Amino acid sequence: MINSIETTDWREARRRSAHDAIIDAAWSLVSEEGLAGLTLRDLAHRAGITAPTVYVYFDSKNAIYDAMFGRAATEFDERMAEPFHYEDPREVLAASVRRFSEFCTNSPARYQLLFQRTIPGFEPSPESYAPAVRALAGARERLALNGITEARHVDMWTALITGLVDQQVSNDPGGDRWTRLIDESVDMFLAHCQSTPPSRKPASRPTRTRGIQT
Amino acid sequence: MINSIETTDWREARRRSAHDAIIDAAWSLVSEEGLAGLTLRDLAHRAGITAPTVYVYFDSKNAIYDAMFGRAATEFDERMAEPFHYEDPREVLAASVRRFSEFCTNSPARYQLLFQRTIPGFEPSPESYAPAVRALAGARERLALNGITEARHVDMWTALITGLVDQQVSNDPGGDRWTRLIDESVDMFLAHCQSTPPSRKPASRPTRTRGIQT
DNA sequence: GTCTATAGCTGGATAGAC
DNA sequence: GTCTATCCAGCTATAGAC
Repeated sequence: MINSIETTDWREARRRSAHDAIIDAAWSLVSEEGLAGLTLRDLAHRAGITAPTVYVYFDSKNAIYDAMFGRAATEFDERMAEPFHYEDPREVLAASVRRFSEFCTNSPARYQLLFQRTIPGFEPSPESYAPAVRALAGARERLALNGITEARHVDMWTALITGLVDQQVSNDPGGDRWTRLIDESVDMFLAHCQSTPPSRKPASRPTRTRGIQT
Repeated sequence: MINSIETTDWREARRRSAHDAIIDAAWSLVSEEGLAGLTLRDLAHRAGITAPTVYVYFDSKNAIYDAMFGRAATEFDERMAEPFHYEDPREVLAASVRRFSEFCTNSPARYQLLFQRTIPGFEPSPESYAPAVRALAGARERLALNGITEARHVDMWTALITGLVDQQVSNDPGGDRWTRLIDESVDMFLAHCQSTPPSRKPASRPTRTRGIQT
């Protein structure tokens, strides 16, 4: 069995590329038809294969959603981890929100899958979710650099930012009706937190969350 | 044709009650199975009839969603229009948010239908939507009583409040992780608006919105 | 690995007897 | 108005030839 390892790698690479090509086709399709409009027939057709062949690479439709989620979460992590070219922590924080908002508005379907969980029976696997956790850690870091560490302030931040982005994506896609309020909202939030004396209250109990927290 | 008017009214009343009974069953069902889990067969079974009979009262499944939306919007309007027993406009505003949050957390399915628009082909008719418009006017009034009239501040308010409620409903149903932040958030918002000099910028252009604005 | 063919199911909606 | 029976479309998923 000469070159067994290389052969295995080769096959693995081919398999991966076919795998990726199907996910490419899936994203291409949902960006046109919406997340709920994904069917295996259409997906296979766009990928240049037939529906049963999809099952060679994925066990189920949810496995496809999971792979889509994984790619989106990786994109999210990578985008948010790119350096911010500011010195001022406040500028960095505001820029991160603008970047987050841009990421979401760029692809409503991706936003829907990552942050809204509207697919009935689907929950992402821990592996697919992992990159999102890393991205969340970055957000907490940027808050901490602005002196925000209390759990209740982090929760307020989450609500404020997701509220802005959700209104933007849902009610003015392609516009800037809410994104242009980002800087003012960040100022409001920081002014409030800095004027509030740190409490000694116990930290917020952890609760199960749906979607990626920001 | 003696008593023709009474007879017509009688039939109309019977028809309406059957109509309402089906919507009762529909809400009962979606509160258990989720909004997407509504099927005509299940609905008919719960209402004690068969699926074809549903079509005597509704033209299509979306017509059922529309009637459900209409009832929910009326409930929303009536609840928010109840008097607030406070003098201070700030207290009234905060109470309205608590009431709004309570209304949403009381029935996640209702929240989903009214404010999230997750049903693929469904958009509410103007008639069903009308009560929601009235409720929105009340919200604007309560903001105006606090000196908030600028369009950008109203948009910030919308984002802030829907963000809090959405996080609560989505990530801590039954708890108070975000609702307990309402008063602090209202304070933050009012302090910000009152410290901001009124601008002379043109009002935000109207854009098509999805879901009910608050 | 890829195909054709099809199973098996569930959904909305309709026809027509009563 | 209500039923039984059925249509028709769409979906995921599998069987088996090549």
